[in-house]
Amino acid sequence: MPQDEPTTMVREDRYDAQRIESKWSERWQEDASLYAAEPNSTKPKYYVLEMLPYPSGALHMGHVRNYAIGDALARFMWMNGYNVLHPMGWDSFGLPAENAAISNNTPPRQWTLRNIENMKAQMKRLGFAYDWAREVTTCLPDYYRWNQWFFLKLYEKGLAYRKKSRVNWCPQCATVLANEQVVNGCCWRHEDTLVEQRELEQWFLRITKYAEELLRDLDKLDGWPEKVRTMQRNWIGRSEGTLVDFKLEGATDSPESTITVFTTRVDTIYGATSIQLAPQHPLVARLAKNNDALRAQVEELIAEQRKAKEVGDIGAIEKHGVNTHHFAVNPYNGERIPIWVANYILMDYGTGAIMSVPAHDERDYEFACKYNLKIRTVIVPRSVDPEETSGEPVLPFTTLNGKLINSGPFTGLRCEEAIKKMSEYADKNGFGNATVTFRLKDWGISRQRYWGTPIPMLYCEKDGIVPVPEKDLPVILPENVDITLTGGSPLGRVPEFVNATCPKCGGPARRETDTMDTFVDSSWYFYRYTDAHNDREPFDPKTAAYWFPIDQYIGGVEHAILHLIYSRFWTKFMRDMGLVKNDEPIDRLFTQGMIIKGGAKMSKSLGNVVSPDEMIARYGADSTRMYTLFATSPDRELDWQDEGVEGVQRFLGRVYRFIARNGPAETQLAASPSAQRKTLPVTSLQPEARKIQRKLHQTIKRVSDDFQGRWHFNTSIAAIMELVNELYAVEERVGRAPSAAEVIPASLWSEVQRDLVLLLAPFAPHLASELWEMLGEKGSLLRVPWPKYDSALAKEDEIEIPVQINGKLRGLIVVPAGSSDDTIRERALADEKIKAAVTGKQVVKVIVVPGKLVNIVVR
RNA sequence: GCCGGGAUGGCGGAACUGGCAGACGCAGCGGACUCAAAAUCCGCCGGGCUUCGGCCCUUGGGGGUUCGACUCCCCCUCCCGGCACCA
Repeated sequence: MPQDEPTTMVREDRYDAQRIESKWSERWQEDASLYAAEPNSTKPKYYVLEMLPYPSGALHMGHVRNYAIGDALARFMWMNGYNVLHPMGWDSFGLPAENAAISNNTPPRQWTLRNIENMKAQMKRLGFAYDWAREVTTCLPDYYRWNQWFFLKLYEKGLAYRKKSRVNWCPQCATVLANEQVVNGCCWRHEDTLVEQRELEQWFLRITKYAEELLRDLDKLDGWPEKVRTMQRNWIGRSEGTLVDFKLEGATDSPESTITVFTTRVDTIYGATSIQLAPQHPLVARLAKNNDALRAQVEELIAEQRKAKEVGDIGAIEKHGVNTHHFAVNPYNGERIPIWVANYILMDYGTGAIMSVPAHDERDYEFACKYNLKIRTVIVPRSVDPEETSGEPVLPFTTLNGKLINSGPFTGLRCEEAIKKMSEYADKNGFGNATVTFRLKDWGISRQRYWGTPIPMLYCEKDGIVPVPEKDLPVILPENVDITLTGGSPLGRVPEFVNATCPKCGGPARRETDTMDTFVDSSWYFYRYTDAHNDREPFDPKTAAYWFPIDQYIGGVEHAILHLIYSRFWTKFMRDMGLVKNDEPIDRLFTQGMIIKGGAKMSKSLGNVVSPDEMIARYGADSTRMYTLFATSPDRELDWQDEGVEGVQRFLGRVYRFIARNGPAETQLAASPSAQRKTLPVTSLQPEARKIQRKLHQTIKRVSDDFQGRWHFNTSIAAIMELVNELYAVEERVGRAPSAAEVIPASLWSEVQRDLVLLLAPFAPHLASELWEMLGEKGSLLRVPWPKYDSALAKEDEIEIPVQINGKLRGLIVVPAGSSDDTIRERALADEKIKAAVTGKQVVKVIVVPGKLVNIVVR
């Protein structure tokens, strides 16, 4: 019908992303084996992983960026013949589900599973190539039972223990909060409510047992960003020093009358003029027992510290202290020095007590000046004659390059030497020893929350703490639990859950009602992907040994410490129990940059949130994900611009139209597939054809190099755009495919179109698949080998060489590629423009940079 | 305060090992097609001067090394991220 013709034409000419993407989306759902990792493969393995999301309800652009990077890499590796493992899962326990339960009256499980369905559909709509058969959902019993199993193993090994400790408490929620749920000293759900400290009995994992190894092995992780390694080093906070016991003057000789201080500079101890205790130090309470005034003052110091923590700037508060009017004895020289309590001493670092050496520590100096405490110099630069010192403190306050003065038998020693000798002396005389302290603390995993893994422990009146026997796992998290913000753990109000039988004596026992921190779930989930349906063990050690370590892990830098340090700890523990062979879980780590818009992080309150669904509806999934890779390199912050997505869509349209009008007909004309792959020799090609061939091979090289090197996909995509621009230009000059056959051989047309589609496949998989089909090909693009470049074909025949005079560009000469330096020099000097510019001047020197540039130095 | 990262046209960004600064894209301007618009295709596009040959300036600021510096060295300013009274 005549009236049908125009519509048909329009459809063929238009890049209809929605049509193409829904078509391929459907086809990919039908074939589950498409992205499946092979169990017994002779190919080299490659495990690429993106951090699993929390199922909050919908993907945000940061997710899209994260997954677009991983997906491009996974597809590239598939095309390069690797056995790729590329799974996805859900970090699905956690507080938001409980919040939703309270505000919408929806059970956490239902809310979470619904969110997962929605987000999974979004991922499929975006075309990410995940092996869904290995999906891990941490809130389901088939996963969390292994959390419980691991907990029992940790308990057996003494790595899980229970102790009383100070924890964050939100009075509004009436529950404990994790450190990460405290924002500026306030509850994350009640931004005006200050978090309190409470003493509670909690379960801890002994991560500090591995502190030394966690620190040391960071040196091996050279595939990790230096930034992340530094952050972990600081977090672990190893510090070498000395413990020294000071005796309380006039007290009986008992442990209670001993004040142990930690110092990294025992060499300065002859300069100690006071002892400073943290306000929470146990001795303080005893000294203040019959002293109401002192007790009140100490309370004030504690309040000051708390306030500083709330402000988040502990260094900014003024130093403030109280004299206890008690004295301690310096074991090195018998000197009695006053004991103070000060707000700048932290109870949770070192021993909560220090010796104050004002002459050699900036903080002690500030404090001593304020309260008129004695200042005694005991370290001077090595060049100083002790007789000539003024006794004034030497700046900077502490210097390891100095030597000791006024230090009894140690006078004259160099600082490093003194530290060693004085530590040995303390050890020998029983009042101290060299030691190492860490900032890293054991990991408190108890949460007074419902939506988490139940801790598999029982409390029996007769037998005390009793672990749930392995055969009774999983301890199932009950449903239909009344979730409220008052009255402690919601599980405590479920009698069927709480009341149990002691497996030892058969008597009544009470179940632990706290649940595990969700970081437990994410500490080992990536092992589960290797064997996701195993119901006898968390995973098969042999299978894990094949896939591990993860070759490439990709995620946000916000996990640099918590998740990544817990995961490293978990792997070391599993190695020690014989479950895995690797010391570290992750070989290479990549942290992508944040997405911002209009100079600020996307947030609801700023109203600058860009929704992936909206972008997909407007521009398609291919354009949306490709834009996240094109806008900037993946490690940098990305400033979102909708117009940029439109630009990518425009480009994909150009590719579509080029192949639509040159491709299908041409493929029919061309010879067999194998003949198409045969690269034409340079000599048989006309210049226009040679131009295309050269540009093609240069592009393949640039894209391949970016994948194998620095991951600057923005330049890879720019290179593909250049290729397409070149194709358009050539087409403009010589015409379309069939009619241009005399200039551009059919096989070259075919080669360039095939390779163009393959280059696009990791970035825009839907369109690439459609074009592949339009070229008459069948089967998944992932099974097609990545195009190879030929450096001989990529080479330029002629090169332009800029000619400078005194470093300023003054001309351009064109020479055959590979010309000798002498030829280039002659040609440069013979150039008319250059001759004119040089006339009347003396040529001092001619520098020829081979193949690059000529610089003529004149006077 | 300490440790990272960064600053390049109107905008996002290229320039990988010291060698033509501004690739690629966006926005803008002009042209073609159209009755018109959209879409598409082609061209121009850092600033200033110009006798239209060119010339000068320009990669946050100042100095240096070099035949030559966005790139290396020293000093300074601002922005982002992390840590922060760690004894």
